[in-house]
Amino acid sequence: MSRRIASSKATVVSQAERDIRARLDDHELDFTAMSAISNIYRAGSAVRNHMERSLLADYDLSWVAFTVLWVLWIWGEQETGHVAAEAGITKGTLTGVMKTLQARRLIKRIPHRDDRRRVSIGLTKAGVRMIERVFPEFNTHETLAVSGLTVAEQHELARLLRLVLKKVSSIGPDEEA
Amino acid sequence: MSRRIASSKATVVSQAERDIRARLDDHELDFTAMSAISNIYRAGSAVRNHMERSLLADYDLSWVAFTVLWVLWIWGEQETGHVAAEAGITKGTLTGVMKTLQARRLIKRIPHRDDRRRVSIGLTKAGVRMIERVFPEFNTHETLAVSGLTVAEQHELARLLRLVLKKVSSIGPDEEA
DNA sequence: GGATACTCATTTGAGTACAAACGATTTCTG
DNA sequence: CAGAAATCGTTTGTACTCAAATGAGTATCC
Repeated sequence: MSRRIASSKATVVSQAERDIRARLDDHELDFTAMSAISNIYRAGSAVRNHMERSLLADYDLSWVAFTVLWVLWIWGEQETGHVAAEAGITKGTLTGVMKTLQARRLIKRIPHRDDRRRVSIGLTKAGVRMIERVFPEFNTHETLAVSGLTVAEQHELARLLRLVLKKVSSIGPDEEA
Repeated sequence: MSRRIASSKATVVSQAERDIRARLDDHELDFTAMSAISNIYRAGSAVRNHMERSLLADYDLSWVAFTVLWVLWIWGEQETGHVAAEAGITKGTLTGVMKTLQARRLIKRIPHRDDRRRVSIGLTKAGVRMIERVFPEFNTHETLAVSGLTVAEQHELARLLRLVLKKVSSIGPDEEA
């Protein structure tokens, strides 16, 4: 499996941010917003990258494959459309991921009782074993990632991110509210 | 252009987080870390998604293409390896993006004076026009995205993210420090 | 009840993304 | 200075990703 974003020298943000400011100072830009947003994206990429390399690669799982297993673990058998939405991918993408996961016998398809258009998916026993082995490790890495923050700061970080998320989602082309 | 991550119903985080906690309560997990980290990733995806749909699509630029133009704008002509690192992608990926951008006459190749292995790239005049038209709009969207936070909170968000970024980078397979 | 409209998942086509292999070039070493 | 090692961008192979088109199935409307 492969999806990856290279970690970069650019992760030494502070100096880079100073360089940027120096270059753009006369452009009337909102540097505070720029700094916050770019760090969200950088941190998000770094986290995904780290998890893929340090953990998921050992189990030959992509980030998305892991996410799908996790969704099915938490919420149980779900229709594909719902799984796609929860995993943050389109239905089309999910079809491909399902093919991979099904080939590895980690998920199974469950045809809908009445409506033959619909398909639900669920974890196989092997799928349950997989996620129950991987997730605690995943969580350990999460703990490590925020270990530079106090618990109060971790709560504050989550709170601020939820605000950004809410605002961005409210602007987007879907979910007009 | 295409790379995209679907925004999802899952952006209504609070209820989802409660559901998760209910399911996993006896697994001895660090929910605070989980909440912080998953929101970083969700917010990062939402931001990228939003920018691609609401802004970059109008100029037929992918996120990565935009990032490359931005890097070249800020730091001027650079060797490909350096651009890839700054943009957070691999050299292989950059080759493909360069092909697209060069076909649109937004960047140009500059062969190295002595070392024929090396190639630098830089913005063409059309490339400069493009980024100077797009970036102020991009920044406006950034401002909007954090408009639910006070300026102090925006600074705090950036600070906390830098701490996470620093920690994650320090663990990674590269940059062992 | 038969055409029409709708709603699902899937397929398609193009672009993005990685690691690993490669070829061209430069640098190091004996 | 010739062969080995290192370094650079590119190519290759596989997987992910989206939007849009497609196909299968269901619901509506007259």
